Amino acid sequence: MDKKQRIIITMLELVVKQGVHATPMSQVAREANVAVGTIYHYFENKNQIIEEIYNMIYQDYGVVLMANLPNEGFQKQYEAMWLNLYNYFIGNPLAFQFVEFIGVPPIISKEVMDKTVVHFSSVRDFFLNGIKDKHLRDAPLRLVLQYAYGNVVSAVWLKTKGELDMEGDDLKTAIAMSWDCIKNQR
Amino acid sequence: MDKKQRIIITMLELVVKQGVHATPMSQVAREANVAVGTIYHYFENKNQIIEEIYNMIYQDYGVVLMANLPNEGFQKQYEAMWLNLYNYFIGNPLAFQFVEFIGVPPIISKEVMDKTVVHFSSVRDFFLNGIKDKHLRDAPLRLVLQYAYGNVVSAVWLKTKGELDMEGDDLKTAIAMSWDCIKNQR
DNA sequence: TTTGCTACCGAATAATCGTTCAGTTTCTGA
DNA sequence: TCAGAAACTGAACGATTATTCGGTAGCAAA
Repeated sequence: MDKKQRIIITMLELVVKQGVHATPMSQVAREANVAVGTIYHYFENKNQIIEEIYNMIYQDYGVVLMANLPNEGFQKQYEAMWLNLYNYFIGNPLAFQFVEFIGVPPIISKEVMDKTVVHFSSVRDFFLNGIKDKHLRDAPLRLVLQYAYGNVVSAVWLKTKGELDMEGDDLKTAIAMSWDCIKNQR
Repeated sequence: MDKKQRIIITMLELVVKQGVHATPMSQVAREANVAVGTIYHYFENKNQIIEEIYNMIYQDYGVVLMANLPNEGFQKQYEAMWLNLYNYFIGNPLAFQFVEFIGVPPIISKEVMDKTVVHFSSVRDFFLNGIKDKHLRDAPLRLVLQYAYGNVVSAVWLKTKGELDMEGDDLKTAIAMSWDCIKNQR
């Protein structure tokens, strides 16, 4: 792994453990086995590393969400998306903690955040069609999106904090609850 | 308002705006109109102020949640609790942002967090009975609690970020979605 | 009036921070 | 083989930090 990658990964690890301002460049340099000066060879400043991590994580967010969806059945598709995001977070706990606690203002500027919207257009369309076709309840799109996302986050929390195993039935229930939350209650 | 209160309030304001480590004691002293030394007369160190804020916010959490509940009707009671927490967060945006971003590890230690569990016993019992009496779905208590809480947080987010007005219908829908999420689907 | 205590002050301290830069090593193409 | 570019180094710098501490002001009991 090249030094730039090592710097990014080390910064990510330390930052979710200690917080941005509690993570000195000297420590990043030491644990990444590079000199402090090397960091400034690849990055303008500390904040730029944080922004690069942010962009890296959101890069293929849309792709992750929409991967391997079943061809039909809106509910089945939603459940697959839910699991996609859940598994991504469980498999990348650093990414999860980063977007939850570091990837927010005032650490990340609004300009940097706004750029990520692009990656979510297909997800937006999916939910928009769901509302139009009466698969989903007649609610503001933004509300549906936020609840759906929030439910995944809740589930990931319980799993990562070890409060629930989230195996088998627990996971099935978590998905079912999320679906009942947003589905069209006919 | 006495100086100790002023120090706490000022620290709370600055900390949700800038983050803990980006908020120097000198600034707290200046904006609270006290000397730096005075802060250390009332508090052992910076972290103790943060912990005091944390305890202050969670102190009457249980009380806020259970206030003015209707006498009967499980669903009505839940909706009242939901609104209680929602209104508390909307009315105290500083408290909301604090518990979401500052009131978590590694800033707040696990010992300090664990002490707050006491305030939630009545809430726990409410949900526990809801599951037993089949008002709520047959799911792990922790899962129901986390989803219910997460839904309020999602709604508060949308409101505070100005993405939804959350007046009238929006709010009704948000509560309905949350209820459909946890209710017993017979 | 004296004594002791609490509230309060802010310059001084020691540690630590992000960043710079002069210099060395390594790589690359001619 | 060699020159120029790119990668890399870490001591040094100036700024900022949390905390300390010697001292002042006000008050209440003796």
